[in-house]
Amino acid sequence: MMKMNDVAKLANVSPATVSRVICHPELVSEETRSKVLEVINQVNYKPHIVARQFRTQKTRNILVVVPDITSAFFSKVLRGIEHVALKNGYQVILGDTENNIEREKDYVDLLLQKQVDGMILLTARQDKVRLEELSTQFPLVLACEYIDGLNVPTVSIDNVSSARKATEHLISLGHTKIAHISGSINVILSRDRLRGFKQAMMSQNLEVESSYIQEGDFKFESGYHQMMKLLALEVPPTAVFAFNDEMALGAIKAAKDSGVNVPNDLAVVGFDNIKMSSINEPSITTIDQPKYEIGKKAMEILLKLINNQELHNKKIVFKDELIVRGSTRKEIDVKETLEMV
Amino acid sequence: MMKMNDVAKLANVSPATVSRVICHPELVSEETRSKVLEVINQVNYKPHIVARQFRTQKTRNILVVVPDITSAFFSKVLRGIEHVALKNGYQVILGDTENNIEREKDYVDLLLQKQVDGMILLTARQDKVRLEELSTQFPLVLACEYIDGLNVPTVSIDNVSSARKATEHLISLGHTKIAHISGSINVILSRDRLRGFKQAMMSQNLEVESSYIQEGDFKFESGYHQMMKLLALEVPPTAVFAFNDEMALGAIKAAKDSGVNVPNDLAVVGFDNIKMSSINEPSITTIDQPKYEIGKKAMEILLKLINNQELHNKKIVFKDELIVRGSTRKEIDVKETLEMV
DNA sequence: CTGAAAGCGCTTACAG
DNA sequence: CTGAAAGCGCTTACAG
Repeated sequence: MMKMNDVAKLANVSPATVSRVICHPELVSEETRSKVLEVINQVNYKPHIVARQFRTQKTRNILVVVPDITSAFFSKVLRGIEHVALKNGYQVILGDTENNIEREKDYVDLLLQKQVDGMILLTARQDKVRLEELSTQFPLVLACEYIDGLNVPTVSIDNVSSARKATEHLISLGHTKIAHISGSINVILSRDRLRGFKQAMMSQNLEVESSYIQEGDFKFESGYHQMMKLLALEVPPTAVFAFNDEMALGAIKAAKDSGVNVPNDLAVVGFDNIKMSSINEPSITTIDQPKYEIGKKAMEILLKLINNQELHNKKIVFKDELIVRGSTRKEIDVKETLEMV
Repeated sequence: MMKMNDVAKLANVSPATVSRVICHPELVSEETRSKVLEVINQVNYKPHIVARQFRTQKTRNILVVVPDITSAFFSKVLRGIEHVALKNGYQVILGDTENNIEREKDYVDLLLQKQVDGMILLTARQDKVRLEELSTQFPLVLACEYIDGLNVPTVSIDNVSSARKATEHLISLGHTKIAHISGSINVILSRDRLRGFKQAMMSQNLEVESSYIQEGDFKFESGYHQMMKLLALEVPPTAVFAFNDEMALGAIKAAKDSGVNVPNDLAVVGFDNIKMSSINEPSITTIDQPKYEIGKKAMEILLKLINNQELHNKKIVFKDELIVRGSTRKEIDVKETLEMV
């Protein structure tokens, strides 16, 4: 395999000059440069990137830790990160934790071992103190998930108020028996959306019955099972707010399998506005998060941290939007217009 | 930041011994080892992995090039790869091409630049000669997609026969006016499934009308639009075989929006058996691919290539399975049993 | 079982 | 504008 030294010899220059042609061409005379480039092309020389990484102590890799790579939500966020990374010459290393906190911790070691220049966490379930310490030493950004009172750059929406908005929508339709299928309750996002739910209920003096709160695990199947439980109650709810669209999808399936009509017998609100929420029949009322933009912004902030640029704002809170669709709209338009790009 | 040399001094040994404690502990005496480990823990020393990569000329990174990270199909394949990689101490670097052939080519450079020890391509749309050459120099595996007559290890199903099977299912239901929504026709998979479709039609002496073949681009939206075109024909088809479930989902939505009942007026078959195909109403008849196993096997083969182990079989062809569901089953079970894990 | 020394392939501060 | 030289932090063949 051709090395820089070999190229240098062929071009009758020093390795330093070859390096400059590749990394700082403006420092080399036009003549030398084209001579060297010709040799590079001729022998198809590719610099040994690991050697460069080692020499410069920069990898141009960043790590993104995702709780679930198969989720439609996170893959959109990833896209945003990816685009900004690529445009700035960074590779994305993907760490999929599959919602396992130990694996989340393991990935952090990649930072300590200098395998990556920075890290974006889309899941923040580990020790707060450790993360805070880490972020004083390394470029680190949280996105989507966050930790209360943590002094680390964070990009997200306001989950409490979004959940409140979703619940208020159900209340405004006249529902009083409203249930919530939460996410895993050890995750802050789940607690925040649950809090928003309770706030909306309480401010209308509506009872929050404990059997109306069922803990899911973000997945379709748990949405299905928890909805089945809710429907089996002596007094089943007439409306349900699910932590995310995937569980809302499961809840709707459970209703159908139980002969319960959505939205007439049961109104359902989801969260995230994944593509399936508009495709499903009925389409699902949901909270739209700017997934791509969250990813984009998180990467932009990470770049600033890596380049030691000043951060004007440590917490970025994006706006979300309630999108009302068939799962809460009693007058169903059979020919609902297809929502597509 | 603590270096190996610092640890060595603190433990009163040479750096070589510290290195051995970390990489080959069996070569070090029990006493020395525990002394060194104590220091390592005390100062929380983490080896500089890039230095190690540089020294050993092995990165323990592998690259997976995916055509679309947001696809439910590919993320399952990724999981299989990931699990085997992790178990063997490899990190996965993700290259998302977004179906762009130039980006596919760019990712290949990571191999030439020695940033990764090997590569799994889930998309193979670039120059055959180049790939073949590459695979003689570097560990390289194709999975899902492949190239005809290419002498590179490949893991996939037999797409021609699967497509034939899917089409024969429609024929066996009495359909004669059968359409096909293909994938992008510059991709071999699309051509293979189209070929299987034609084979099934011709062997039954059924006409393959050119207007019955519509080229999509793998996405929901194109399934929708192409189905709309098919339904607008003077003699619309009574059945359609879509390249994948995502487009089948789009086709079904188009039928619904046009007041065409699935499966009574239009039977639909998809491909891949993504989760949504069982959730959708009607659930979708499809070809199940062993997604996770394909990923797993591809990574196992890559490991063999990396370790210079012998390969018994360059082409692995997995079995697929036709799963008959509501989109082709006229007697609809309202209480269809939910298929879940 | 342990240490001294070489070297992986680049980049860059320094000198000219 | 260009070159000689140092050095990034490890691992391993060699010697003892």
